[in-house]
Amino acid sequence: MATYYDIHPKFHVAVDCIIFGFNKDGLSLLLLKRNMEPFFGAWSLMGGFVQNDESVDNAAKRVLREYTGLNEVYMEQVGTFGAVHREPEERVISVAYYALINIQDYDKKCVEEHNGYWARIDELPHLLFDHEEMIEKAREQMRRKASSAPISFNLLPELFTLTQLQSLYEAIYDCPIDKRNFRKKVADMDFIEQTELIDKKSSRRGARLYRFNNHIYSKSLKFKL
Amino acid sequence: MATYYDIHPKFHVAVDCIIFGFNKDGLSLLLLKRNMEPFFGAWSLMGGFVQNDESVDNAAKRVLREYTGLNEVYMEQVGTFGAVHREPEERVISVAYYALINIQDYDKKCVEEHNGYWARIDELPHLLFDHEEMIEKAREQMRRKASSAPISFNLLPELFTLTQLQSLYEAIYDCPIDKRNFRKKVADMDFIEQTELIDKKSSRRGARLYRFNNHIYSKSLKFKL
DNA sequence: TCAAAAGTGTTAATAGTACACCCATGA
DNA sequence: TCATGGGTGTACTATTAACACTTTTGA
Repeated sequence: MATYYDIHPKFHVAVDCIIFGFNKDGLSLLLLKRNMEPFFGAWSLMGGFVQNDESVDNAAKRVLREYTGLNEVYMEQVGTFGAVHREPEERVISVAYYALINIQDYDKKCVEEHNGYWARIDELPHLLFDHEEMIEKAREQMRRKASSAPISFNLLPELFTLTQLQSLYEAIYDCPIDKRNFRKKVADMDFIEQTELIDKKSSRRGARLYRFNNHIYSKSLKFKL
Repeated sequence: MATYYDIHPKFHVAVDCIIFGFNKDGLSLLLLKRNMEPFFGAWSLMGGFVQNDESVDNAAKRVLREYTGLNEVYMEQVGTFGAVHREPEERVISVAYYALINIQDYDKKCVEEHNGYWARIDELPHLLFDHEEMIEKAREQMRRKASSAPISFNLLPELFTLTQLQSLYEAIYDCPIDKRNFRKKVADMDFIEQTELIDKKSSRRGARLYRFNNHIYSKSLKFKL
């Protein structure tokens, strides 16, 4: 029985994380400027190797935690990249994941120590290996998902204005959205709750703050934005 | 430099294929009743191990060819299943793919030798490991894709009737479709070409045969079914 | 002659799109 | 007082959904 497995080769398996963040300048990705060999100085995604005692999904969670200090982050598997020579020195099969984080809420010291930097998604540097392809695929998958499920709220603080929410969708879809039509749709979704609070920072007049109520959402499940 | 890679564990990496076929009885999957150890007699997907000289995608193509004799098949990666104990005896990380084949067009002898059988998708036997989960994920992904791209034609012969096409979509979406609305939509897609031919087998009256013209499709790219 | 599948249009409801002005406030 | 972002409604268009009868032909 042993030979059934033993005659087959084994491979290093890695995970790479496409970490999305959002602020008034739009979408950004948290990238690594490598401060160690191999590929010292090159830009890459945050990644790591799968270990014996962890599932591939958990490896991705661990890597995200190691680089950002964050737990309980929304993540989705994007796909596996398995070209023979995708890394030049050794064969590594890599599983890509995307993560959506609130850009105000991560361990800045931890990111700094790892040489992590935010890069605006339309101004990315060149990246190692097939990481640009991973990002492209992640972006499309995230866009599709965001249009049919309320995942975008992971990119916002708990309280947000409708202008913020709209500009988030404009960044995700990379196209302008009509303000009145947008607000009409949002008004129909009672899981996007108005609060009593006003945000005074973003404008003179102040803007109503809203909150995503997952409990109400789970009951209704009609989302289309 | 060597240690950068060497300190990390290596894993067996497998591929598993969810092979869809379609005929008048609806969608079916091509499954394996294992005729060798381990797990002799159990039902499973058709799978195999990734080898040193092939990409993961090519391993999936090879496995499909070995079991069905088919080349140039429409395949998509579904995802990677990496739970630590998903196979009881050894750790294997498996990448699932789905394939769409024309059920009239495969090497029957080859399938027979491997102990392959078609099983209707709503009457599947219990399967090894996490293969049922893979199938569920594949089915959803295929459904989504079929609604926005003309992949379904891979499941049909080159010439097909509109009744066949409709019943295919009913099988994919697992819900009935209105005949007149369906045919109206199809009529708007000029890449679904009427031919001069009539199929006399399926009914007394005979039904017009149609064909998918990929060349016309590539120019228009408006598909929504 | 009849069973079995093929073929064919209209109407109502819904969802999506386009579009421009007043409001409140702090500097 | 004015610059800045916040907030609001209506008319048009496109898409989708519902619905039933006639045709052809081989057995």
